[in-house]
Amino acid sequence: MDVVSPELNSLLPDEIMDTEAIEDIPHSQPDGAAVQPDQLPISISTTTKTTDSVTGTTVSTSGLQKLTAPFTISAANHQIILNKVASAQATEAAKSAGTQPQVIKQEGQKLLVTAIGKSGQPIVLQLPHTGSKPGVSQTAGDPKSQAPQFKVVTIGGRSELKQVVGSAGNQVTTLQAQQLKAVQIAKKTPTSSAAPIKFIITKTVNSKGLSPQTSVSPVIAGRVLTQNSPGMPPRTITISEPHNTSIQSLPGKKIAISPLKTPSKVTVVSVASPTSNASQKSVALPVNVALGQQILTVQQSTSASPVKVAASQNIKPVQSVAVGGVGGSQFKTIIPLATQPNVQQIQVPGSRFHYVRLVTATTASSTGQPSGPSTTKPMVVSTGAVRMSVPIVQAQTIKQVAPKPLTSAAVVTTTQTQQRLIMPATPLPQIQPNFTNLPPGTVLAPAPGGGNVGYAVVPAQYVTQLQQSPFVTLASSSNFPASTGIQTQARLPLNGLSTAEATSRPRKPCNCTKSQCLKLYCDCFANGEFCNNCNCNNCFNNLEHETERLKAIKTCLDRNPEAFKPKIGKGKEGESDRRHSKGCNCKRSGCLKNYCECYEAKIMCSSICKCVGCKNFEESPERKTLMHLADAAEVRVQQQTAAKTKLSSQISDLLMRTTPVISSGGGRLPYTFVTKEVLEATCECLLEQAKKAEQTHQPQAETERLILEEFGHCLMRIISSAGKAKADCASINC
DNA sequence: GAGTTTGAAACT
DNA sequence: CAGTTTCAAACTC
Repeated sequence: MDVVSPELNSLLPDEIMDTEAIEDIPHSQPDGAAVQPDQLPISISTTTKTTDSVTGTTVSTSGLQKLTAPFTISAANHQIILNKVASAQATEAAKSAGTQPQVIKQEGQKLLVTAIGKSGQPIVLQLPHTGSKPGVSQTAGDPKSQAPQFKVVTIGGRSELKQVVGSAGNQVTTLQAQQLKAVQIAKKTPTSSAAPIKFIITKTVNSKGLSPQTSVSPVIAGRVLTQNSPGMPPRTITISEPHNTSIQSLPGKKIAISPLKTPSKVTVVSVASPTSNASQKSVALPVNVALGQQILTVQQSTSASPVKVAASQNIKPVQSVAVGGVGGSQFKTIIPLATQPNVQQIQVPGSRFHYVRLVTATTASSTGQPSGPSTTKPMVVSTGAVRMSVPIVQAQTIKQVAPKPLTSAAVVTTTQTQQRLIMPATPLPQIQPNFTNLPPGTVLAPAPGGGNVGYAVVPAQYVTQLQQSPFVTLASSSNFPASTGIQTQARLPLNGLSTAEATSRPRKPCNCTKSQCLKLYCDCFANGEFCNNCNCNNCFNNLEHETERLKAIKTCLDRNPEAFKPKIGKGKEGESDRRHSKGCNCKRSGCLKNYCECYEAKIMCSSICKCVGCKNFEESPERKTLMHLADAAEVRVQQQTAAKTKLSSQISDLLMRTTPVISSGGGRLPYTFVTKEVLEATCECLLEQAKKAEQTHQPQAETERLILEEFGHCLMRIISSAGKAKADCASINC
């Protein structure tokens, strides 16, 4: 079983990793037995029943299906539908579909379980009950929470039945007002039975228009019960609160889930598959579900990685990563780190967080393809042999994916190595920091020296810095403006700059000398980036000092949970779209110099600014003057650039026109081939031809023709000689 | 490039 | 929360 280094784990928020939430489920436990009394009323039904008796884990995804309340069940498309209420309608629908729906109803919850695929192993997903948790942003009486909607969980067609049960947690909650965006299980190949199961849980989408700024993100712990062998009790996946009381944690199995406070938050859930011995196991999945969040993605291991039901701790289930985002501006990137073979990075532009966990997998094959529904997030899966929680459909070919701009349909998955995302293997201490507030672009990756199981917070930039070709980029929403892929370091607009600006403009190197680049003084650190090509001294803002960096991040977040959030955000209604979140405090600059963060962001000061002598307002003549000067300067620069470009182009054209070109090779021939001797020889040839014509008494017209013909021959010889000379020169590298 | 100014961040 | 110190960027010369 993989173990995460204690020091790193201690720095990780418990939302990310909670090992206590994982527990084993008794074999004899009846379906739905794992359901907790306070479980969230969510029903999950699988429409198809898998018949794979060998692996029992094969899952094929047929595309995501958006589910609206209550929900519908279609047996034909191998889908698991999560819905708040397991209504009789769903049961009837399942029955009508020819499946064997199971309805689990307990107090405070409604659960519907239907058979998936052909194996007859149901998947039950149980979600925590929302009403019981104090501090929950929404109460049971909240109309918004009354009609939660979830998206469809798609499971590969031929795998065994599995139960996905959302367990109740005392904490959970905002799920009710949210729409479960997608739970998808990757299709599994029938061949392998020992591979772990991957689950991806994404955050729920805030379909209710709830405030994206919801400050608290209750965590819904998840429990996953899986079963492998046919005839065994149904596999159950339970999503429950991190600190489920009745759940025993499975050692070595951990789930990392990011907090989902804001819409841009990302939830990452990795679930280790149960061992083969256990007929039924449950893994608690801390699922962060908050208002304005979207996600619930459960992905099962692909074909190469069959599900392991046994209790052995050596087998690591594939880790899943879910990305959700508000406004749809989210994606994630998974990239193997150069320094860590097992490191895998996931970049979430929406929140710019990265959660990475890699383990060596016995088999490697992951494929991806554009997910059908428009709701599916565009993503790019790299060849890093990473199993990821993206809608992945079996692919027979392995493709090397080059970084490219994310498009809504761009999905490529390749797996060449045997690395997998996994969960922490050891129990992790409760970590308070909320990952949603981590520096933008942060990546959780195995820390140096921590083996392949440690986590390291890696800035998104590091992905670019490492220049790793294999990568995975997921765009959780088509609305995300950047979507430029990993090489452009996609990230949210920073400080009012558009994504294009942020990505196109090279970051200025810092010059920190005393802060070790681990304080917000350092722009690199403040932007969640590693220092790269900076001029800093004693820099700790790198992967080599990940432990210190994590601590620094934690310190900053403790001091200010908003520390790593963009300072330039949307202002009040009626005000400018962009304004400084805290306002400036300028005293001497008049807010017309770059000392002023408002002015630097090219926005005007707002009512929340505490500046003195502010001149950075709409009608300010000084500001207008400065703006005009700046505009004029910019125009001059542009004009100069255009003039240079034009001049260069003209020179190039002139050279092209005046330079002889070899028709055969296409290359230019130097004038030096037409030397004086060549000219004289040519003229002699022409004169000789003229003499011959004269001696033979040729007519004038014929004489001219012969001379011109000879001239042509001369030219051809010149060109031929020049070409040979050029070729000879090239052959000897002259 | 060195020195100064500035304001955010960090600290008390 | 306010005052002070620290820090690095912005600016000036």
